[in-house]
Amino acid sequence: MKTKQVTQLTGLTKDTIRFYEKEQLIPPPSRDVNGYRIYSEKTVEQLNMITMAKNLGFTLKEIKDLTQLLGKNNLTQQAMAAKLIEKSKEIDAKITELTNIKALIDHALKGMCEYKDKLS
Amino acid sequence: MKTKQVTQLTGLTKDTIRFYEKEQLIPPPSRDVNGYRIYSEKTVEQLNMITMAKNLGFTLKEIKDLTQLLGKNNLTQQAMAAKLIEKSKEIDAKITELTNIKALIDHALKGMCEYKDKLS
DNA sequence: ATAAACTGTGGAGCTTACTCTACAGTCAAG
DNA sequence: CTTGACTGTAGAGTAAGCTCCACAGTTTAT
Repeated sequence: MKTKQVTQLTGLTKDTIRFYEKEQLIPPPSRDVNGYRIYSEKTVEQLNMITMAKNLGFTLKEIKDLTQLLGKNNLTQQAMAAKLIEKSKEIDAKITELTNIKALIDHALKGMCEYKDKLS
Repeated sequence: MKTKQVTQLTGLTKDTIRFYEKEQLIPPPSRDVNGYRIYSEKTVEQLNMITMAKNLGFTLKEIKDLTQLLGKNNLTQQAMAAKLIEKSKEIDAKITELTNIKALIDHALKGMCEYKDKLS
């Protein structure tokens, strides 16, 4: 598929997609005879993962490193395992912190009379 | 306490702390007779919360809005409840996404022989 | 009493992550 | 066959979030 459709499927602008290509967060797409970029559905999935990870506070560099780790086997198994374990722990820590912040918010809500009516 | 001690307790630089003051993420501290800033322990806690929230992908603006919501009662109860519920749901979504990413990583780890030995 | 450390201000500069501009080729519809 | 939507490239500009600099007053230790 071409750029336009990818922008519609991902909510990203063409500039952002091109930027991610330049920064090697996604593989360079194949090209049509006219030079137009042709994207695979896999790339669309990758772009959506990038968006998710960004919302969770990962930088583009971290995302790049992590996806390369998950996708390739050019590291020793030990090195890769170590990095993945590190990331896994980071994520656990984030989940814990989010849970704490949510508790704060929910506590504030509990103190308000409308609480029980609005919480879905 | 003075700036130096706050930098040690929070891991933030004096510049960052001053920046947060300028951006009104923390209240302007009281001043000593010589003009030096005197911070309360509450502000130190606030700074640590800011750091946490930043790690979780919240922007400074979102953090500012959220802390003002939690700290003040200048909104109608309904408006405040609505915003807090919205934030609470956003956080739930983040937790879900983090859990998904962690599952990916842990799955990759499970496929590796060293997995059982290294996972704490 | 003087050097070293700390604090203040204002403003410039930097990095990340886009976002936009300018200009040109391509393609589909009327 | 031309008009408008789409695509391409290169490079400049922008916003957020710091980070650093220059210069000046204060305080502490020796």
